[in-house]
Amino acid sequence: MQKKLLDGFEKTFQMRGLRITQQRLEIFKALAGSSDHPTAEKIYAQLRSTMPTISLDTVYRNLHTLQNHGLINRVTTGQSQARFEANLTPHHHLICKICQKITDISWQEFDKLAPPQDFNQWGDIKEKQVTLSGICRDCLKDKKSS
Amino acid sequence: MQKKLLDGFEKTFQMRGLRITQQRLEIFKALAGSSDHPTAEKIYAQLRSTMPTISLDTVYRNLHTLQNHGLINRVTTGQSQARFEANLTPHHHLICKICQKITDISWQEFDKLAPPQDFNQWGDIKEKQVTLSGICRDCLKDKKSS
DNA sequence: TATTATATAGGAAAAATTATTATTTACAAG
DNA sequence: CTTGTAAATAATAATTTTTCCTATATAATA
Repeated sequence: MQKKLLDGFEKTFQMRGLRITQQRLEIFKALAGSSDHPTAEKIYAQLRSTMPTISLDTVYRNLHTLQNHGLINRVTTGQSQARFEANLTPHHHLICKICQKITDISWQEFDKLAPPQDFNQWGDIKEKQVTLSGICRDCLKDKKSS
Repeated sequence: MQKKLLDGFEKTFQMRGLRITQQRLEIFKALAGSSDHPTAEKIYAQLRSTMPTISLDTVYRNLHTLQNHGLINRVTTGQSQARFEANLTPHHHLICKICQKITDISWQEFDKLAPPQDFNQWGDIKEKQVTLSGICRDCLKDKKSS
């Protein structure tokens, strides 16, 4: 490992007992520095410019590792391709049915709402999340012009 | 086609201009008669007992056709494999993070809540849906016993 | 620095979905 | 009822998405 001081991500990994590898750091940074909820493939494509030998398997493997350690989330969508985010603060999503763009939103009025008591008999509810879907501005524009 | 009176599903297809094929009917019936939000593969396996020659492609193709006509929904999940439902009445989902079981729930207090006005600048919002996730009763039991 | 367990690359494999094409079927018009 | 035609199907192949395998490399530690 380099002599330089540990940055925030390295500390995060260290605290979890995760080995600090270049690939792992870059994958995590790529996610943390983006707001478009990228796919594994997209992160792979992005990192290849600076790490030409990284493999897609490594991207997938580490996305799962990070997810298992609660450092990133897989977004709940209606597509087959997985989408990820590093934004761990509770929030919600707007998803465009056409271009699949995902936008983070906050909705405090919803956050205050407690799920009905009887849901608890189902089991142990850990998260509550809203997904709003529709057609985004850009896609509405494209529709009109055709 | 048989002489018997059209059943509800056949009428539904006819109204949409969809051809009434045996495969299409069976796929739709399988979905309408289940509450477990099956995968394409599961529907395929189920139908093969009565229609041994049906192909998986036909199942996928018709699931998309039905979805495009608004007769079924693809469920929004965090898995890669697609899950479908024929329950079109507005409702929400409880998803187990372990066994991936999906349970329909209703939450009227949420349904009454209108999304904040400023979400509208994003585009045209068509649906709002809550996904609650956690660990179901059965999986909690399994966890304890290990 | 040497040791050891974990992570990686690269290729192959598996899982999930969609496309291609020849054949069959629904259904409407005669 | 027969026939014509567009649409749907089965079978197979191809893609896409994700995971596995294994030899090598690397991070953490002693």
